[in-house]
Amino acid sequence: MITIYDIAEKAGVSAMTVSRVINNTGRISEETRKRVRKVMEELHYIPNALARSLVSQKTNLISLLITDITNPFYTTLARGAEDAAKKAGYRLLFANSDEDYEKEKDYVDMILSTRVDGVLFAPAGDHSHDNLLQLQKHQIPFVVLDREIPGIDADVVLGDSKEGARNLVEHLIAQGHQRIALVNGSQDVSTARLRYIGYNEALQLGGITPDDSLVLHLGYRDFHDETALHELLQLDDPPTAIFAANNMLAVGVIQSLRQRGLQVPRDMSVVCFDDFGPAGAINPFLTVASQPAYQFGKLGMQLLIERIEGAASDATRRIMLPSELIVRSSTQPLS
Amino acid sequence: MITIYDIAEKAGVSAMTVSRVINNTGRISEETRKRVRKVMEELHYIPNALARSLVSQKTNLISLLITDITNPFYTTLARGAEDAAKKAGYRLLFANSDEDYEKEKDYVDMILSTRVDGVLFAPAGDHSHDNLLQLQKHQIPFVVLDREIPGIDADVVLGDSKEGARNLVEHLIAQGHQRIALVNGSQDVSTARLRYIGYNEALQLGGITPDDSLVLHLGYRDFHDETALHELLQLDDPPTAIFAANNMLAVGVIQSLRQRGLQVPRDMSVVCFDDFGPAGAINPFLTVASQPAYQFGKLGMQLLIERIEGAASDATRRIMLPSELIVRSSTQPLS
DNA sequence: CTGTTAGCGCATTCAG
DNA sequence: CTGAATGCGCTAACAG
Repeated sequence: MITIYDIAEKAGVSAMTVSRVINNTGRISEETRKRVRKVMEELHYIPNALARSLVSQKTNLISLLITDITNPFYTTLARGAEDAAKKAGYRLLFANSDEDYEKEKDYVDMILSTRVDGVLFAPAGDHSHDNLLQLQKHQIPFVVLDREIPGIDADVVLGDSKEGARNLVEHLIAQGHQRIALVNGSQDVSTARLRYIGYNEALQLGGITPDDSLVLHLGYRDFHDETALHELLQLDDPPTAIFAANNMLAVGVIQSLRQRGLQVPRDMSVVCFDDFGPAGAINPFLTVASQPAYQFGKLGMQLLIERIEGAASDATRRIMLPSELIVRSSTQPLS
Repeated sequence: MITIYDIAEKAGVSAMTVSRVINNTGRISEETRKRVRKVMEELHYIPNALARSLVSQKTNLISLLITDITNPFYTTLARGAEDAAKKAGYRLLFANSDEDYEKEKDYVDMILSTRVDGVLFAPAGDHSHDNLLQLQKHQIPFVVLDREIPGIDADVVLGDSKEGARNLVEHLIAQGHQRIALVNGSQDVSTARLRYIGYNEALQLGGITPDDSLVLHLGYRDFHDETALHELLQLDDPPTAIFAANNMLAVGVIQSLRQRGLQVPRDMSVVCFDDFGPAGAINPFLTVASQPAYQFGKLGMQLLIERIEGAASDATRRIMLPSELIVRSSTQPLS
């Protein structure tokens, strides 16, 4: 491995001079600067970021922790985060918690030992509290994405889950649906709680009495257990429409319905939170509340970098991004 | 920041002893081991991976370079890579080249200075040659994914593009289509060349004379210019079916057709390479040649880790993964 | 079983 | 404008 000492020797200067040339710091005569540069190229010198970080106490690394890299919402978010990071000279250390607190904890430990400059943290849920606290204890700046964690005061970028849910359910009500089921994420997650509230609000505004036998509390990726859906369909007064609290649940619901020989929207109307990325465009089908995922990542990263670089005031910031109702063809008026 | 010296002092031992406790190396009396452990916990000590890497010359970091994080094929691949990496104790440094050689080069420079242990490299295309060479020159182990680069001898995990393409086109021919267009990626990319070959082979096997006016050479993400499609449709003898060389192109094609008031499959049959991840399941629509994306990532990572850890022989390995024809409803027999 | 010395590659002092 | 000494946090090699 080529070091600054190799360069220094061959260029007939001290290592310090080489360091200064690399960092464009201090005053160096144009002549030696050129000579040093030339030697660096000849020897294909590449600065060792490790050594540099060890002394500067700065890695230019930011950890992006998300819960599901398979979900288009998070990949689009990751894209926004990466673009913003690259622009500011940071690289992304990637981690995928799988909605699993233990895995999340493992990654937090790794993050801590890696000495990243900050963390963009999409938490698995309320229990992420301890993991976030761990970061705080070690003074690692972070920004929370998508899900608010009770008891954690930090910069946060959120979607308006309540309103998005309301819009979706109101759309169903406007089509005449009265028996509307909610297939929800875990109550351990703020967005799931808010979508539940929005759902109830819309019902009440529509003069419909909420019926908790129509509400399933699963997890955002847990549509394996189809018996839950089975029970819904076996009710005396079964739903005519289903609101899935995110895109993955909608996939599960629709597949299950299909296995039972039921078609969307003919036999059941379905809407959901979050769109499907590029795939959503090819066969406009599901009516969704689409969130600006790219902005989640981009804005979150900007907030984080401001924190890291000390450009932010002490007060934490809370950004709430609206969702957009995109009406397609997965619902049908009740005749 | 807490260091081993803080621990050493408080535990009344030398720093070296602490280091040995951390690494479970050398012989330490159970008693001191416990004492040291206790102090570490009290002080919330976390080893500094930077310092450790600087001396061990090992970062336990692997860079994953892909061309499009928005494409479900690559996110699923990333998932496979991440799972395999985590299992072996490596973390992922993430990079997205956007099919852009310059961006790719930027990231290679970053990769080099970060001293990652290896790179999982999904190249933008043939011109990635120089970037790969750069890695070779600096002795960074890497595995090439998805696209073969002429002149680069390395472990590689590929899909069978030729056969996949042939299957798709044969499917169309079986339905009576004779005028079959190919909307292809750049000829700079091995998979695009092979899909073109497979397409031609299927035509010839079907007794159809290839007609290059039916072939569009774009880029895998470049379906902005719809005039190209316009020309196809204006031909004296226009196509009745389109083979899009990847999923993103299929999205563009279908959107363009729709803007022109043409429906799939009624007015035009469409098939493509690569599926759409979870979204592909919700409304089975596009007939595709689906590749085992997760396996690409997982196997690639395994090969890479073997290389890094010296468990691989010198000979480079070449893994070819088959694709699966999934017939859905985006094609229709020619009446 | 434990400690001392030296050095990984670089940048921050402080002197010239 | 340039250089020498020192240390970032840790571990390999050698001593004891």
